[in-house]
Amino acid sequence: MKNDLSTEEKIKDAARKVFMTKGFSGCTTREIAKSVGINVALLNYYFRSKGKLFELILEAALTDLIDGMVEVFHQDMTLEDKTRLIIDKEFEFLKKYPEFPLFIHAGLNQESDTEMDLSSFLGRLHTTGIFEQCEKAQAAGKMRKVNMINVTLLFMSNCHFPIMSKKLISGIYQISEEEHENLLIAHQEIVKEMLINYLFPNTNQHA
Amino acid sequence: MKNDLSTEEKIKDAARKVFMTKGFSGCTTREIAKSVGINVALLNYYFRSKGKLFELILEAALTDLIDGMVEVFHQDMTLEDKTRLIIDKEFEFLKKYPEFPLFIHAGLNQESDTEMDLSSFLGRLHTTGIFEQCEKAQAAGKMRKVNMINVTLLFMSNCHFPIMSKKLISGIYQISEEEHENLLIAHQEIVKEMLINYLFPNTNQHA
DNA sequence: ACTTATTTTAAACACTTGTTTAATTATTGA
DNA sequence: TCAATAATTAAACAAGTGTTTAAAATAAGT
Repeated sequence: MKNDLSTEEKIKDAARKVFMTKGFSGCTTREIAKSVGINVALLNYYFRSKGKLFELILEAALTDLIDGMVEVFHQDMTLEDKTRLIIDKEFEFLKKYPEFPLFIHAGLNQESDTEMDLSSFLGRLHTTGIFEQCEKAQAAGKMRKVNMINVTLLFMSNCHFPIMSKKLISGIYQISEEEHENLLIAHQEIVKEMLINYLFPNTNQHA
Repeated sequence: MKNDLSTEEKIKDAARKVFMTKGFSGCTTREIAKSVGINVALLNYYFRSKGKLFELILEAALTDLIDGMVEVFHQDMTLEDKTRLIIDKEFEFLKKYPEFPLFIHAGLNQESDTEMDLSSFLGRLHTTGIFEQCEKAQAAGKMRKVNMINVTLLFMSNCHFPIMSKKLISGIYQISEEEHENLLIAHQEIVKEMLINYLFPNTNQHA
């Protein structure tokens, strides 16, 4: 257990890629091992089982998800600017890793046994002071009085779903890969304006 | 091949239930057969293979999805009323079948080989005249000029995602089943007001 | 009744699955 | 250098997979 992370990290990278695109039960340990160029046994030498490896990947993905929010929330900005920034960052990130949202949700639904603990994330969000900032804005009448969980839901719905619904949308409307990309670019602006208009109704004059 | 649909239909019902909760590769043909009380061979006697059965279920689910929209679009109502109605109907339906959205998206992503044809649905939507109604409203300045695909995305994002993200949201915010239900009830109204305010900005005085 | 067709089953097949065991190769530490 | 530890592999294991075959039970047709 020296710092020869090379192989261990390579396995995690490959596992992430395979798990994201195919899901837990949609792939095999041999498939992951092969894509690293190693034996199946070695995979179980580093991580104890397929399930344990999956949990690791899923947990890392969830951490990344929260990290992105925390980073923005922690900055010194108005809520409107934070809104814009977080939507832009989320779209940018998700365009790079389109399988991410579906992986997380399917992953959380898959493991009925292990019931991953997500409680730690709430604390991290609290430390950013975002909740207080919203409370203040709401008290001052600058922000619509909406439960913070609903706010979270609004953001995630409008950022994550457009990415994960690519096959459905482009299938129904018969549009090409390129057209879908343009669709997302337009949608990003729509979402920004809609959410800002809704959450901060006072300052709704858009030049 | 008489009209003794009993067994065939029972298999489809069971398959739908199992596929929805566990996904294609997350379940076995024996599991489905067992839940019907029949042999595995009989399942392949009616449907040729696991994959063929899955396609059937997925296609039926997609048809249901479009059917719901078509039914509302076809009615004689203002766009605002259609908006309200479709959101209410969608939330009502999805609360009954919470696995539905995740199943569809995961299902569409699973089968890279068969590439299900979704083109027929566009025609069905066109026959409702909803696109013309929107065009007219947009020309009259009553509706915001937004591409119809973006409109679709807005609706689906804000209806489907809140349901499919149950585990993630209630995990992060540490809320109970009951609290999550109340969250959804509140969210339904939020989504209605937000979308109407955004799409029909003129009539945004809410009593 | 009895022949034919349909529905259902038990058993087997060939293959894949996650995991383990024991042996081999590389790396380290003194 | 050489023993001890770590990394890696080939092979096997037992269980589970989708699918098929051939036989049995049931229903239908005449």
